[in-house]
Amino acid sequence: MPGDFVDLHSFLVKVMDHAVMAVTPCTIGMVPHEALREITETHPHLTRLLAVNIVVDAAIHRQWLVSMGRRSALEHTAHLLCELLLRLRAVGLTTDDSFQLPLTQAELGDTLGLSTVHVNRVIQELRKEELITWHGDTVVIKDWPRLQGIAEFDPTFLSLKAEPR
Amino acid sequence: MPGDFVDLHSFLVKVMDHAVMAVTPCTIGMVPHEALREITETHPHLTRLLAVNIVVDAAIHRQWLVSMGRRSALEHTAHLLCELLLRLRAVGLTTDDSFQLPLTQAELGDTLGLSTVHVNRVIQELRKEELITWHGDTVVIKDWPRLQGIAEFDPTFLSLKAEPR
DNA sequence: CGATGGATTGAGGTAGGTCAAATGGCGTGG
DNA sequence: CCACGCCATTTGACCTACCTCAATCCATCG
Repeated sequence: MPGDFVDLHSFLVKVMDHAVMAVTPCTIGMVPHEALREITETHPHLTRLLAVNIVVDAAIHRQWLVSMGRRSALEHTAHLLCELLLRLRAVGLTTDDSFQLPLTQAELGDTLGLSTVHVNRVIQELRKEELITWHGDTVVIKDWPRLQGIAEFDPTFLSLKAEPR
Repeated sequence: MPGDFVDLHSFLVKVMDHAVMAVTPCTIGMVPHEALREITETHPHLTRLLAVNIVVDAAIHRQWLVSMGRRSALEHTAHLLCELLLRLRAVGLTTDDSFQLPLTQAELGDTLGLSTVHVNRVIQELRKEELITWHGDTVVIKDWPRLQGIAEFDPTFLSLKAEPR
């Protein structure tokens, strides 16, 4: 997600159990561990904000856990679309209720843990129900309340409002 | 898990999106947010260790995500058993390859996202394959290498070795 | 001894998977 | 401007892991 601080983990745990990759070409900024260490030594408030970042990531992970474990493919997909809309909106990358989703259905399947075939049927269902539109890279959320309802999407977990200092 | 620092999240994000509960009676210690704030102001190293705690939790969440999304019920269950053995061993609560698991099959199903019936069949399979024993609350891992193999369990994510300062 | 809660078993149902083929859009070379 | 090839999307048929429902079994305990 543009603007995200990716993989703060590696600063804290030196043996990684995972990798990170970009789905599209993108520009990245590198922050040396030394700089982070410096921040943790001298800027407690900034340090706490970095920790908030990690905590929110974990909250997102937990939502995904719910999606994988208890939501149907349709609900799971709807949930992801809701999450994407709000997170992209938070960084100014939406126009109204639409955003760019530079993924193939196969790639979407990879992220959702679904087969390409089933992703396709889910998307068709979402379209048939007039919940979304998806042409090329552009997704339009046509019926946010109902999509949110299907996904049982509660945006609390994203902590998009600023936290009190 | 005895000894764990539970829910550091609430210190950093004031609106919780989840609850925390104990599965068994247990003794808990409360750490006032004020004390945590004090630590973050004055003890950078300790602060980083608290952050490591959060990061490891997130790593565990990610493994669960893999389990829910890509592992079969058998593999998922095996993975949980592997995780429990190592985490309990880390706090001295195992004897050899056995530990106490004070859960009913229904509760285990709740945690794994499986029905009671299917949990039962999975457990029977694990027993038939001589991988584990489970009488009352006592689980014995009878064939760790094979269990680990089935689960594709790689303990790296638990970060059980001390991190360099 | 009956009641209770957990474990087990059986039968049938369903969401989503796999395999395989068809369709369609689009960029490239001729 | 066309034909071709490459992908992504779509469709159909069949399969399977896991679910639900409903008994039944079994141990424990008052």
